[in-house]
Amino acid sequence: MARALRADAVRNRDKLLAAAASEFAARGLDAPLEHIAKRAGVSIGTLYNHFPTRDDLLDALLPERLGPAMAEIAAQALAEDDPWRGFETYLAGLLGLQARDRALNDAISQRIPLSPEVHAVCGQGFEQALLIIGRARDAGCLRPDFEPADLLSLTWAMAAVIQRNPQGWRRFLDLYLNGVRVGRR
Amino acid sequence: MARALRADAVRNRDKLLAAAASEFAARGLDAPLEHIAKRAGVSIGTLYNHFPTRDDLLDALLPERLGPAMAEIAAQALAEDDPWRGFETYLAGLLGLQARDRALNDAISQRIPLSPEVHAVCGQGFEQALLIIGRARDAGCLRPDFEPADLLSLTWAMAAVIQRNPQGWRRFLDLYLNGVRVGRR
DNA sequence: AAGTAACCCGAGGGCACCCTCAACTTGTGC
DNA sequence: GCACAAGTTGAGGGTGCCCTCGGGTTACTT
Repeated sequence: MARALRADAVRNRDKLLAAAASEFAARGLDAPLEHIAKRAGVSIGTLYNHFPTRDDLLDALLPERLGPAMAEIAAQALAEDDPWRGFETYLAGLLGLQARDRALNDAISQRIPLSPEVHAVCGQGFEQALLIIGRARDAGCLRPDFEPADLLSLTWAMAAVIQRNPQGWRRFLDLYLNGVRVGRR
Repeated sequence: MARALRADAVRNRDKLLAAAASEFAARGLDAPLEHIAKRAGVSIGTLYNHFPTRDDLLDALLPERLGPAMAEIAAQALAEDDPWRGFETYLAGLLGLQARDRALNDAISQRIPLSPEVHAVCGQGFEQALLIIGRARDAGCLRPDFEPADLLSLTWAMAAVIQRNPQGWRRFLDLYLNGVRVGRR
């Protein structure tokens, strides 16, 4: 077990995490590390002391933001009685997450190579999506050929739309859902 | 009127344009100019001699590739008797263009700020799209609320899909078209 | 064949970002 | 309060890309 951090080190670590969160949210997961250090009021060397690689920083930030958020969305979707509404809810939630903050957008749409840790968290979210997709498909309200890969494409596509028109994804999702639904035009 | 170029200058200009075309096609419109000079077998200074800015290079390249291609696609689409098939044909053609080469993908989806020249060419293509959209809408086979802006979003979305899965756009387009169509499920 | 304008070259300065390390400062345990 | 480990610092070297400019080369003219 690692020795406890010194008091000032804890402070700096926290400041770095806070700065990184807002910088990533604003500029994306490839935001310059030097900006983060500056925003934290700390030298670049200190940043590298605490987080030797960019992935270390991401690992400290993303899982605890992504995991609960995705779980919550899946839970909401599964709480819907109607499988189709559940599916709708899931997508609106996921894409809403992407739209809310550029860091999540980059992570969910994998715009950037992710560390195993973050990848694992995304994988868990994906597992839950399988349930929701399966339920809607089995109920006959989602195209039987709808595959998880389609969901992946959708996150890529929406990541791009969101970047140029942060509100535009809702309209796009409406059209897409309409194409993916069975019956009840 | 500018004086005629010297023979070696013409040769170099041509080599530069050829190199730029393949480099842009492979790496996108923000490919390093130094790579282009190297590929052309010419010094970076010579590149800047002929094309003082990146836009000058793009202006010499894109309009003559983009203009005819987009016109051709629109013509094909309008040649279809069935307005819906025309609309389908148009989108398949446009997105196929994006998928064919990264330079066109970047230009059509405007991943990068474009010069007025290139922008004008894209605008012309857009005009033709209006006809095809209007025809399909008036015939009642395209959602009446489908707007040109939806087409723009689609090019953004597809640009992203194409970058990660060059074939994936066809599947995505199928789903999308299904959502945008009226009647005939 | 010589003179000249046109053209080519590439070293180099600027910038943004990456990352390291040796010298300094500060918290902590005795 | 002292000593030392723990932590901080920022200058600086590396890389990749941008763009310029002064000196060398080459095609055209006569």
